[in-house]
Amino acid sequence: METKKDSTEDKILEAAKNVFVTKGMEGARMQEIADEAGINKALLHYYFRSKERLFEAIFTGIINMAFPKIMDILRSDAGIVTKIELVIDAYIDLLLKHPFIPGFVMKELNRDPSGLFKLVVKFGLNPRVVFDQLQEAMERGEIIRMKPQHLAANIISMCVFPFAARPILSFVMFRDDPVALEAFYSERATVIKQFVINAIVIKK
Amino acid sequence: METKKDSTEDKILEAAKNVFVTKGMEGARMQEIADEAGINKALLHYYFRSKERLFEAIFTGIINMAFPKIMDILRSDAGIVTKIELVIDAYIDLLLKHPFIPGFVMKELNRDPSGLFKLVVKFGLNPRVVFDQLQEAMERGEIIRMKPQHLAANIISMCVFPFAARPILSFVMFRDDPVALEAFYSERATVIKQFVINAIVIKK
DNA sequence: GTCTATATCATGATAGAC
DNA sequence: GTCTATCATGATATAGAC
Repeated sequence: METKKDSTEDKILEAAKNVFVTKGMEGARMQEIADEAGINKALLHYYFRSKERLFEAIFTGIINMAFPKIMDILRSDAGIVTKIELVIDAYIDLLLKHPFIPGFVMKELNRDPSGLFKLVVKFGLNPRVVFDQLQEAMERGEIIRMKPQHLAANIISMCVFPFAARPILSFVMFRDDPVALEAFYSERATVIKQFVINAIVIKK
Repeated sequence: METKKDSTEDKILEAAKNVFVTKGMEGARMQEIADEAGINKALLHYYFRSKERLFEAIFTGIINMAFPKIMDILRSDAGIVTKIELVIDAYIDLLLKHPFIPGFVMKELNRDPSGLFKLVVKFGLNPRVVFDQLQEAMERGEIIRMKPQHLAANIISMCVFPFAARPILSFVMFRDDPVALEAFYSERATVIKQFVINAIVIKK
């Protein structure tokens, strides 16, 4: 069946995503969402009972986009270094396509962390799996010893933070030169992989 | 002169900081600030003409706390590796004392980046100075070659992000165990310094 | 300087016609 | 399903007494 992609509901979801993502839950206005969708406020409440519910639809949709692919890599049977490289590639690839995600997710999780609980159980996300894999690689002498939490934090930080802090980066480092900024982001995956490997891989 | 530290103005500033920092500009309510300061709303407008002005007072106060110390280190005549270590120490030290800063600053800069411009010129902040120092150390063969922007981004990311994403870290990595979380933060400076040195220092 | 009371306005939400 | 008109609430901000 040919999905009618510009049904009213889809237009609302698209508009809501844009507004929520740039303004956040508190800053977003139902009027603005309605305008951007080309309809009126009443229809928003007809499709989604409240602003809260509309927001939840957008938020979980965005999270759904980010988690599963990473999980697949972690569950594969590649070597630890390859896994790390694949995770970095997947992360940066996602962020290049949706650079707004980090700022949005962090803002909303700081506002109301309770939503995180539901998502973690929903995805059966258990970081123990990650930490154990890192620990074993350390004990095999493949990578240097450190608390797995620190290693994970280092990698995720280098991937995510430059996107979350985009305005600062853009202005302070690149004086708002968009070409230089995009070049920088496109180089991130390569740079981070090299940086991490230099830092942790034990040469035979 | 003995400064009267609990003058009404100081009580307002203290209360406003708490509320703005946890709720953000959009989420903060003047009523809540008044309650926390033990006064009424009208007095807020008497001392600071509007919510906007009160916010600006808090925001610039917080930024003032962060920038100068880092600048001093960068202008010193220590070696590049020592400078990097000192910057990491200073950053983590500041963040341990004021862990709310990153989330707050990032949230508000994403909301309205224009304020950043004034601050950058006010502090005469020129990142070129940092990048040149790194570049020269690379050419002397002290550290590996990479774009200075990437190296700076890596270091800042590892310092700041774990604080900005505190709720995620706390729940996903440490299942809300506050002892483990605090231990993690207190180890960050040491871990990051070692990680960066492994990644970039060229052994003679 | 500090208070109470009120003006003014914007927002999320609903009622009801078509 | 979609619209116009309206409500109810809660916010910033101000007036004016003390």
